[in-house]
Amino acid sequence: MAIKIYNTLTRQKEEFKPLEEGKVKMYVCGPTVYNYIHIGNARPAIVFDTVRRYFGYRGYDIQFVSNFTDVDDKLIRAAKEMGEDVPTISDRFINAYYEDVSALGCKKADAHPRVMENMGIIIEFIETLIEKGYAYESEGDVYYRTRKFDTYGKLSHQSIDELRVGARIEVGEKKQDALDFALWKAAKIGEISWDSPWGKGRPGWHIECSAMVKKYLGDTIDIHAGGQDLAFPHHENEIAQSEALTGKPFANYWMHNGYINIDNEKMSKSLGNFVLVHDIIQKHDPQVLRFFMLSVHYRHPINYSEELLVNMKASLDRLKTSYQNLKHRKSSSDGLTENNQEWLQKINRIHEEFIQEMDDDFNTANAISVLFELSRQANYYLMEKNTDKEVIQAFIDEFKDLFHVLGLSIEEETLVDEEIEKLIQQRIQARKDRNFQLSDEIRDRLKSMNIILEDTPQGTRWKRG
RNA sequence: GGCGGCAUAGCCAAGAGGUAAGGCAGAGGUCUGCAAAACCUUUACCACCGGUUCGAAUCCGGUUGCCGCCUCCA
Repeated sequence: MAIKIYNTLTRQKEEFKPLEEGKVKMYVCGPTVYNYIHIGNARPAIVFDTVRRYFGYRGYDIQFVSNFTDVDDKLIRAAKEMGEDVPTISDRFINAYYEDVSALGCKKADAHPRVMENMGIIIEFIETLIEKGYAYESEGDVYYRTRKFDTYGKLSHQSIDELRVGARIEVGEKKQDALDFALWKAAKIGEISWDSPWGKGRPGWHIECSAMVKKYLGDTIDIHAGGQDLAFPHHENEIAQSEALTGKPFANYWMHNGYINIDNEKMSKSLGNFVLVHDIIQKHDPQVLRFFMLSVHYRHPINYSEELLVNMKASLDRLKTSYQNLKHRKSSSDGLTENNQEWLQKINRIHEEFIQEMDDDFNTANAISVLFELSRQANYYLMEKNTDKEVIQAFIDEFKDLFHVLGLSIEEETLVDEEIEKLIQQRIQARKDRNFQLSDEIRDRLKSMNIILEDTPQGTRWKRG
């Protein structure tokens, strides 16, 4: 069985075939760092982190690169408004990005290149495009000659002529054609700038990705990913730039995640209807946000609401409780159930199902439903009078394993302070004495401390609410 | 105008020709000192109208409603 990926380029699911056996080169367009990220920015981070983890899990050696846009119009505007310079702002929000995204369970990429640190290769890239006739300088700006690239529009499946009709394209006087886009923008007075053969200026938005992909991963990569809204024009332009330069295919597979909506409208910074990750994780477990994102197929839109997050927490808790109950039961399990093999096989079958769902274009929604099947089977097993350590351990390992692939952690903090421990012991004694009034008082008191007690035939267990 | 997506139970959400997964919430029950957890039972004319087919939520045509891209955007 091979991994299948829905490829935007061909509009169908394709079997994934790497350029080089056992290896994956993947690039994800990262954020423009002029603010804290909102949950719409968090979606590609979470989704493609999961894709990356899964490739690793399936034995691929994956090289994963994601950039930061740390100079552009919005950053320049933000700098003006805040009275700070661009690097100060981008540094600040890059750090904030790492914090937010790691709270959401995303691993750092193998490289997080920044535009400012790659000015040299960007300028070289543009120079070569000019030499090849794909770009031209005009009053300190440099533009890409879109019409010269025959297959322009192949990713978004639009022909150049269709794009022109009704499109609100600025007909800048410096451009030779309305469809041409900027590779280099001349600096206005007081703006941050770099020296170039065309005078002081800064790169256009699309060129950075082309240049950095080439530097960090090579001329052709396996997978290029990003939000759906980047398909046109950003990704289309990247293709035009890179393929014009190298004459080789830029990326074999293009993956695009769907949006987060609020009240059925796209969440975006420009619409102002965004929710910052920074804020949401003050009130909600970041893991729940990740679980929520993964509960929907990555290409489908998600309608966000806090109510849904609360719902998702209950859902995740079912899984975690099941896992905790396994752990609690482990110590009192000692061998001897006749049907160990049967249970181990069941676990194995569930494992296979999980792989099958993830192989099918990273169907995390179905993979999660497999997790619930694991939970159900574990709960059945816990109903048995005699349980075996090996089976319990197999369940525990399976939970850990699958959670880890999805970037979720299943372990709860086990820290109990002395006071809580003492109260639990007191209650156990009270119950022995059949002093249920005291026992219930203690339980209520612990509950107010967010500790929930459960009495089982194997003793009292507790968890955080 | 061009390109594309979506419509499935109270809510969330899979499924893409073979008779509707899963979760949350609700109701009833078993277990429990009482709880909790768990388990059992229970909830769908798959937006509408036609068509193709032995068979359609799934394919085709049409209708309605919503959304996105074509401009910075994840």
